[in-house]
Amino acid sequence: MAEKVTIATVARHARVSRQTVSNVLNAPHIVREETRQRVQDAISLLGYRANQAARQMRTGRSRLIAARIEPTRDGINGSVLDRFLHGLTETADAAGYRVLLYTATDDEREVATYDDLLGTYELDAFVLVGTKYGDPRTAWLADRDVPFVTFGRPWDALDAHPWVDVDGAAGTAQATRHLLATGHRRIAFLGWPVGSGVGDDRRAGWHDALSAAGVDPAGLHRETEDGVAEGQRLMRDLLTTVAPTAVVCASDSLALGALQAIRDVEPPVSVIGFDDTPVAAAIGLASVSQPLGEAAARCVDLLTGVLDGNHQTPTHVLLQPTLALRHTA
Amino acid sequence: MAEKVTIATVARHARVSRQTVSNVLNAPHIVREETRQRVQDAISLLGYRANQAARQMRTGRSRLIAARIEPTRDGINGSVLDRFLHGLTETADAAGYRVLLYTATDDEREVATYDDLLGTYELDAFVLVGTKYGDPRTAWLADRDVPFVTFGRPWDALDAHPWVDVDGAAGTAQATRHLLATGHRRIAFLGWPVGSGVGDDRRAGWHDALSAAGVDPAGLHRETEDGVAEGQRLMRDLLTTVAPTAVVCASDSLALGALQAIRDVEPPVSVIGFDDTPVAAAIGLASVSQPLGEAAARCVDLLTGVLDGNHQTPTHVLLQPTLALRHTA
DNA sequence: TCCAGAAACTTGAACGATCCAATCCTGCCG
DNA sequence: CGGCAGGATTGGATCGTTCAAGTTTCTGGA
Repeated sequence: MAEKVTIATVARHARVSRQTVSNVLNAPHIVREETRQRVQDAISLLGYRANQAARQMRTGRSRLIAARIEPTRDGINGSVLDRFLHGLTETADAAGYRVLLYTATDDEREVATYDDLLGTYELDAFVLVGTKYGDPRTAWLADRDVPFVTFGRPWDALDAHPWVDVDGAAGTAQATRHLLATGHRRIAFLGWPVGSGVGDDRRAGWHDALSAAGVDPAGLHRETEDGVAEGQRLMRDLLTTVAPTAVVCASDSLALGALQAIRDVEPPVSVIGFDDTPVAAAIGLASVSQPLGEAAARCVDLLTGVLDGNHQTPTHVLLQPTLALRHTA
Repeated sequence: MAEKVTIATVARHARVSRQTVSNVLNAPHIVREETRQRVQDAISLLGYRANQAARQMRTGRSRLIAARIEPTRDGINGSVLDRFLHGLTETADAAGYRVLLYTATDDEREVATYDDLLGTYELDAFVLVGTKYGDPRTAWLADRDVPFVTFGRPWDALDAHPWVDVDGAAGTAQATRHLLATGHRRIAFLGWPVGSGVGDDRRAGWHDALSAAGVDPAGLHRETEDGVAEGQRLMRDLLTTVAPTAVVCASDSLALGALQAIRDVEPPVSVIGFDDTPVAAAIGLASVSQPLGEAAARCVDLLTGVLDGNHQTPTHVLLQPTLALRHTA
């Protein structure tokens, strides 16, 4: 077992001082090219890797980003987080950061966890997924000047902090326009109760697209909590009242329920979901697809911008979703 | 902004030395109760938290466990990883460890990532999900005496390293027995090609349960790569050849395909999937459910056992799945 | 009362990196 | 050819903790 390779080992090997090795790593421009090369050679020869703990102790920065992993809420939409996390890990890696997971059962405990993570691990930043109106977590973090980004707009105060989001309204509008283009007129919407920012946004896209095409959206929408059973129930209701020929849904769960409700209806009713979950892909459900990898990448961009002191970087990013067309549309 | 609270601050406040504070934290039994209490009071009063970087530099242990997050392979089964990770984070947390994510596109890069993670972050252990025959990753880790646990048996050498797994054969056997008990005799099996440990195991459970009941399993099974379309194709084939009245599947993806194939068949064919993914719950598909939270917890148990030097702890854990009965069964 | 031995506590050093201030070159100009 | 500016390089101090070794305090038996 070879003994541990430290900066001193490299320095000795390249016949320079520790500081010069450190400079090669952290400020290459102040080292003469020839020396730099010699040090680099020694580094790769010895397989040297800077010890993160030692570096952190001196600089106070851990190069660690925290992300919460949730207890698979609804279930069907769980994979959204999954894919987002994967993108986050990948991009963070490229930027020299690592992703640390944490959980918390409620907001209060979550804030206590922040305190712990910051105190013991000196985390550099947080990524929050899905914030609510007047979220205590963002307030806490902002109070303490802890860098953080949310995936999801703070609907009450758009300039409160950096965020990345996907334009849900644009997604449902695109879905609606597609249905209009294929000849549908009575296009319904299955969504969430008024008051959730995300839900209202998605409904607005459908509403405006219909209006723009000269169709009156009145009476063509239903609201409920998310879930397959709920979607099925509301779709049955729609069928017996307004008899739509197509429906746009705020989630794949609702869309799945809708699909079950229309199973034997002739002529077939078109259905478009939201999130393009694996389930949608598996059963051929058309769905609005969020660019999750891209969203994760932009989160990391914003964070590194803040961490490296580039305050001129834009602090809000709104991404456009795409429509994954499958046979249900 | 109050200045940083270190072990020295606490020591001064409790009128003891740094080392005594350290002992209160790491070896409470060698400190007099009265002193211990005084130090504890100072700690909570000042809100002191041991700096992980400094501790790590001295001890060489990071209290960090690495887990890989995969790029949502098939998709439908992706949420398994999701739930496992959540459990892992929760249990690790309770044991004083944190979970760090990493990705890698192929095995070679993954091993390089190990090297990096170990070198710069001094990770304490790895959790691998799903290993293959002669996996290069486990060999690499074992060579270097890096503690690790796999979720999934090493089918070629059961004693090679600590592992946690779910008894897939028991799961399919249970599913098969349930179908037998409800009067089915021609119970088919949709599985994966011979040669994958997991797939062979799940098929064996079905095979043995049928044989034990005096039913000849010959000709009643089909093999293919995982996927909804494949499941549908093979189920159609089964229907036209052996006309089973029920089918047990090696995954929910296959089961979903089977469901589509039997949509209009009368009398209805019973279907049972595997993994109890959110999709199964959503559409009412009966499925064998893996205790993922429990599995994650046992992984952490095994790791902490190794890390804390308790070599007498069992190094293999085989958990029993349960059958989630829904209307397709 | 005294002393040995154990228990409780204290002190200095070290982990491996970066920061700071001081020193050493090197080339260039007068 | 000496001096000087400027950048390249060096050694020492430091971050917060734990280890190893030393010192003081306590306990109980003669």
